[in-house]
Amino acid sequence: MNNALNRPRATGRVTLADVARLAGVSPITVSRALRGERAVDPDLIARVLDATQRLGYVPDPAARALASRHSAHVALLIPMLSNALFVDLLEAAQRTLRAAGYQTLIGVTHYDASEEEQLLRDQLQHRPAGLLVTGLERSDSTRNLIAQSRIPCVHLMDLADAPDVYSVGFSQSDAASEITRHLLAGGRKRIAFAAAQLDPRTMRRLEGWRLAMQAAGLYDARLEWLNPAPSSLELGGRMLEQIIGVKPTVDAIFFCNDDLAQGALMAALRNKVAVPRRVAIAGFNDLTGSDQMVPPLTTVRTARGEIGAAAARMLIELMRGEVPAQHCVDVGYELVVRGST
Amino acid sequence: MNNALNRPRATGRVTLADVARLAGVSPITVSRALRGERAVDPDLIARVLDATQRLGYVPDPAARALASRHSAHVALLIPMLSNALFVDLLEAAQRTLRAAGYQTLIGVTHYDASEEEQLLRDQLQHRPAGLLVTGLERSDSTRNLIAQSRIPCVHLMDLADAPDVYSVGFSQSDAASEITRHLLAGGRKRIAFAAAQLDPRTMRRLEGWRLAMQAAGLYDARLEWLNPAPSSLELGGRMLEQIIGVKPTVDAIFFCNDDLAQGALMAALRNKVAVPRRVAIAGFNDLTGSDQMVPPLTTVRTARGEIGAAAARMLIELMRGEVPAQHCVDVGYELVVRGST
DNA sequence: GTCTTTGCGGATAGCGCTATCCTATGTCAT
DNA sequence: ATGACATAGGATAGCGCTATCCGCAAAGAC
Repeated sequence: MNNALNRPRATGRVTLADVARLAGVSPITVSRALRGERAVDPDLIARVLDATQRLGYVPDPAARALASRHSAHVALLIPMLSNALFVDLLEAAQRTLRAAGYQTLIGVTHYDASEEEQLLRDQLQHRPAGLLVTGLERSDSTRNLIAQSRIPCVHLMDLADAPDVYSVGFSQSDAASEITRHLLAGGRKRIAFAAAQLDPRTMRRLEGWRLAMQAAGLYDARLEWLNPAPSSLELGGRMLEQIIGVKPTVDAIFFCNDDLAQGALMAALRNKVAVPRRVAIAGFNDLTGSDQMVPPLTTVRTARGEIGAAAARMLIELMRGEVPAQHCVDVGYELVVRGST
Repeated sequence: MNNALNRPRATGRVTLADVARLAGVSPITVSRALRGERAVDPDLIARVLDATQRLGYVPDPAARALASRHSAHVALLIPMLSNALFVDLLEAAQRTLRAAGYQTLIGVTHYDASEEEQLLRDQLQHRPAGLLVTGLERSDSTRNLIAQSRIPCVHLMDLADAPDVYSVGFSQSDAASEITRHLLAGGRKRIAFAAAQLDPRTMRRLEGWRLAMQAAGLYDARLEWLNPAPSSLELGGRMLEQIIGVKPTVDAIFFCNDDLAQGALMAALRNKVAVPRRVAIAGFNDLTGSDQMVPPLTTVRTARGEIGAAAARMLIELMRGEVPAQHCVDVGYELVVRGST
């Protein structure tokens, strides 16, 4: 039981008061000058900045948080780190936030609503200045936590229609419809939809596939292959084998993500299933390696870096008390046609 | 310029004083009871815990940090998030730290010494209770920052020999030697070493390959293919094409990581290069998908999750002022022989 | 029986900032 | 002139905790 007691005192810290003394002004003026809060005489600002520089003063985030009741933290909740999609999201958001002076607190929910809530509770203790959360669906209690915290929040990946909800993403459904139409345009008739994880975005892609198939008069519920297990290359391979085993007439498979599709392509190679001649394969997200597959994978490129960056920018505006130009930013998507279709 | 001013006051926060009042003790006793600091009468502890529960009291990390001069943050520096290796490290470390009440601050250095230093400076502002850094090599100024901060620090991935340096990892060199010997045992003579990024761990793998080749009397500097560009599947493919184009007698390639090796396998498929008959391919790390390749990739499985968890556990001990059983934890590695060799 | 020593609860005084109120100066309209 | 009103610097009072010193009681030393 000698936790912090035996650690050395942090000594010689330069404080606001030191800067104020050197600049010949009061501490509160230094505080205001450094934060750009209220109007401060340009001469005084210059003196403060000079003193800050000379002393190597660095503000203490803990003291700031305690006094202002808001830290410079931003809490970010994402479902998985094993999915490169979210890693890209994270990296872009973190880079943008850091440039604006915010520290990111990362929480990985593992697609679990109660884990999400617990993570959020932990993060809210730190009184973050802003929240970035993935998707729109969550438990009522988590939603309440967010609302009651009165902390600015931006939703990633999906587009919200409510005017008081900020979001940056794209239409999962439209993107799925478009790649399905691409398969239809290639003359495919029995296009299976294969999905794992079955998170909300996957289900919205399913919806997009359904709409396109129904519009073509080719919808058949038996073409839906939904597996709640986590996505993996290996599962994609198994699903391919299962689908063409059970339904040999299937002439195309739209996998809800590139992990599954890449695994399917590898399984096709192993099983000597000709792609795209025998069956066309399409994925979603254009992850690393999809362009290196044999054959290269047709997929939908999603601007996840842009989503992370744009959401961070929007959040920064909100944290500054500004009103963003739009509540809902659609970054779009891009069909990438390669050899697998 | 109306940053925090127009945001609502955080109201109705339950404080230590509230708990103290309800429990009928002084605030400092509550503080000690909750932290397990000093000896407190068991009856009082029970009353404090009860009051805490009833009021839903949650300590304020900012106030704690300000008063104690140590936050519950742990700074984690890793080179890249696009490499699944570090993502696994991060996730395991974060999980372990979170369970012990610590929040992780993540910094991505992009293998850049000055970026690492800047990230560390930013993170040190938050007065983290501990540091987790990747590898042992870094700039002198960064090393000084760490030393002068007097904050406990554990090094990931590599093994340190100095007794005052804490580290968790494995011998990159030994692992590389072992997989090279596996290739030699398969009758391969002209085994190329192909690497990208050229970070310190890569160079240590090069060393391991050299030692094994020299021991076999087969070392030839022209078998070293070092490319400073970042690793990618695509680069691995290009390197394969280059190596067998320039040196047709090469009968095996040991890639410094699985990304390159996977790319090489895909390129071999495209170019109809028979693996392993014409050329054996080996990788390093056993990343996702390596077992799904055609043929499956021989590689070295590294216990990165265990490294993250063990390092976090060691750091937790250090942060508590305890002395870990060992300074240097070797988690080992495992040769995984698959079809590509 | 006096003099340490130890155990444990509390009072006090900050940690390093910022919110808030106050005051001294202009600046303008009437 | 003379208020009404904005502008900008400063004094004051915390934010919610913990480090540190105090003091009292019980235990041990000789």
